[in-house]
Amino acid sequence: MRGRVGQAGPLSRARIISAAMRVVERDGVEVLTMRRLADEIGTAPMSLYRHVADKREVLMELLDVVSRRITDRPLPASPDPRRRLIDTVTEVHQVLEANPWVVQAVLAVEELPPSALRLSEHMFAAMRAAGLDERTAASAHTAIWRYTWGHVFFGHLAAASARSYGRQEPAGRAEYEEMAHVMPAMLELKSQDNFRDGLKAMIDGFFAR
Amino acid sequence: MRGRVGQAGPLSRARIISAAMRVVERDGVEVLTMRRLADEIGTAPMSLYRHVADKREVLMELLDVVSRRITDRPLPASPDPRRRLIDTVTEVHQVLEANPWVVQAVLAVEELPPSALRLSEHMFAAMRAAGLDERTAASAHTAIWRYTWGHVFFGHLAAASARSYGRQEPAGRAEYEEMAHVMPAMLELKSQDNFRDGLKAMIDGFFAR
DNA sequence: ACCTGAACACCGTTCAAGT
DNA sequence: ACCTGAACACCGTTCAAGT
Repeated sequence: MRGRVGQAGPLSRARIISAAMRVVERDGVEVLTMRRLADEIGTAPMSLYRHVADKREVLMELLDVVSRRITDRPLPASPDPRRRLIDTVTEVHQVLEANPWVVQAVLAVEELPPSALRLSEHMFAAMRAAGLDERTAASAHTAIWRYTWGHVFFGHLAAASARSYGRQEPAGRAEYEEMAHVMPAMLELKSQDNFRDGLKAMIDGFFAR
Repeated sequence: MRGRVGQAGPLSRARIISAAMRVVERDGVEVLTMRRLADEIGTAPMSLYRHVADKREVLMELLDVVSRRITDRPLPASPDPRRRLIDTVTEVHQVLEANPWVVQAVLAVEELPPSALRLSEHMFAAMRAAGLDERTAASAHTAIWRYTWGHVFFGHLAAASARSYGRQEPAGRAEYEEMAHVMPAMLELKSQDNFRDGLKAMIDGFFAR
């Protein structure tokens, strides 16, 4: 009864998860503490523990919500299986990139949410339809998944080389003439384009086996 | 004087960094706290702050040590530039994989250590020698970097799909017949091989432009 | 100059109590 | 049954003091 005015009635797992999502999207995952989450709902920190086992469970549930944003709607269905694969991965990338906090969450949870299995399933179906053998499909699946997470993980860091280079004294820069040469091209790179470039290059490579 | 018996004399930045590396390699990066680090050296937590600005600086220094393990020795020098590129990236991957805690460290620091620039420089030199134009080189460089970090980041998680699949009820598994099909091949995947497969596929793709 | 204890503003979670 | 306050064992870091 000392919850926030206008909030839905009794405390529930669903209310906790949606409050957690609100906090994470508004303030970032590092601000999501059990105490802060209780504040957001207008309850005591320990009240949460009747509905969730611990903080890890909250994070896992958040990851599942994100994953379901893809899997609860129809997955890409282009008739060309290679295209279907690329479209699926691109959609995953877009959702992850829109929610960069998933990186910290996955690192903390050390697991993917159950609904992510459906994405793998869809990717494998496309690869099989495209004629990849199991060994190549398994390898491509893992490589693609890692590539995609690497993209999100490395998100802010992508400009790190450029910034780091920029911080060098002019004298120090002489050491990096190759970088000086490509720097204009690097600064023009768009994350989305770069993702598609690397993904296509990798898939081309696997399909050319 | 109440430092550990046999430890080198006065507190110094170098002693702090090497103690930090000891803690991280022995117990993991999540155990590295300023208090624990002071314990390791046999000093008071606040004594550290005369030699380092904050914890971030300690982590950055640790990343630089790891990076220098590659850059302080001669970099791969195969006459074939494509090979030189692959060898360099493979060496980076091996060092990162041997020090998986760098993932958390990079995430906390949000920057690469200065010596990492030399790796980019070497990669760009190889790509230029191989005849890639600047736009493709910039794109390939970023994609490769992200792919490599993705591999390390996704390290433990790689088996996540398999474990997650394994946890499904037999009834639930019916939903994932594609996964059932490739599961044997997935379980045989070696991380090192998978890294090279994806890397080669990606580089093939970029070089075929 | 160099080091440090006490203190502040935080964490996640246990446990015993409240209604 | 459901909720919660106090407490425990932690954090990084500031600040004022010690030698």
